Amino acid sequence: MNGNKTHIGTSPATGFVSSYLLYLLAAASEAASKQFHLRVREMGLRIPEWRVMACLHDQDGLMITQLAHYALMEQSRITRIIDQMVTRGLVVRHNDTVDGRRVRIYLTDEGQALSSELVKAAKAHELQLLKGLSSDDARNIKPALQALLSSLEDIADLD
Amino acid sequence: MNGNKTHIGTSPATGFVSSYLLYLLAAASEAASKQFHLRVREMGLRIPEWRVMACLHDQDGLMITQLAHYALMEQSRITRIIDQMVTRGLVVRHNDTVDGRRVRIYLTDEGQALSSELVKAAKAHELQLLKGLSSDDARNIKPALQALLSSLEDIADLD
DNA sequence: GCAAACTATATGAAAATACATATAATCATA
DNA sequence: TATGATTATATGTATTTTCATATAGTTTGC
Repeated sequence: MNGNKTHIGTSPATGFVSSYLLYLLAAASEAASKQFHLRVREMGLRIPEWRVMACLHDQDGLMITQLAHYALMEQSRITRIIDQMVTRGLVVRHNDTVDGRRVRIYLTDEGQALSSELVKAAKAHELQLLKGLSSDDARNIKPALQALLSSLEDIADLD
Repeated sequence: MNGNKTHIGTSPATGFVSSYLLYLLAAASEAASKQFHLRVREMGLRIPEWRVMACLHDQDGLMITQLAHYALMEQSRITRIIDQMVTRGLVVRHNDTVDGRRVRIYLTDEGQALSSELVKAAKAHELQLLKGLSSDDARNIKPALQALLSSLEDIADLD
């Protein structure tokens, strides 16, 4: 109601940072996730747990290493997150039958239910985000991000 | 040379996650930053320190709270990062003359030198990233991210 | 079938981060 | 000008995250 509260813009209006690609990516990622992440926490999950759930929703029975890769986290961190999720009854560990080193993670019934619900909410939220953009921007943003990602994967494959 | 090493894609090829906007944003942000962040650490800085330096490069003398906002970090974290940067001689704290609660942060000469060098490197790296994209994607990506950001700021202003 | 190299996961310990709250300065106003 | 509300920063503490490395299973080459 009042305009008193000093409004601090997202970044200094002018200067390097505010139009720096890596800043825009980080800021957009954070800002866009903010509302949905609130929702995730309301459902009693932490963000890393939600990421694991989303991956398992797509493909149940992933290995620790694969989860680390897909969920953009370090292996030892995934191991501990899985520990907690097992305790909470969201997932179970099973040893791979052919390679005893591998541990495959499966959603429990409760985990399935929760992940389905959250994925549904995530899709709805994504639509909301895209509706806030011009049709041009809405059309362009994902392809641009995917192009950036794939150009970087190419580089990573050069080893 | 060999194709033996199992190639793990960035995310399950199919399914929800791999084309989910929030995933693409987080993954693109992480992947795009990766190389440059290596460089930052080679220069002896941690990533949060670099972010602070970049903000101060744009606008020296920012307050703790402003730094937290611009550098996408929590206030108490900024306070401790500044502690370390002061110890390292990269910045100094000065009390604001008109409002004694405020603490303004200024780059030292060493901090200025380092931030200039890193900003130059960041700009060069950004050009490299954009060169890896089609001209369409390169042209579209920043406006799309900025549009997303500003659409979200509008929402945040509704309180 | 054994040793060495490799891969997958787990774990110990240090460091970073978040969350709640303390401290201190300013502001509004009666 | 005292009081309560507000703002800016700092700090205590618990939790999370990282980093290095341990453990255990597998593969390769002899």
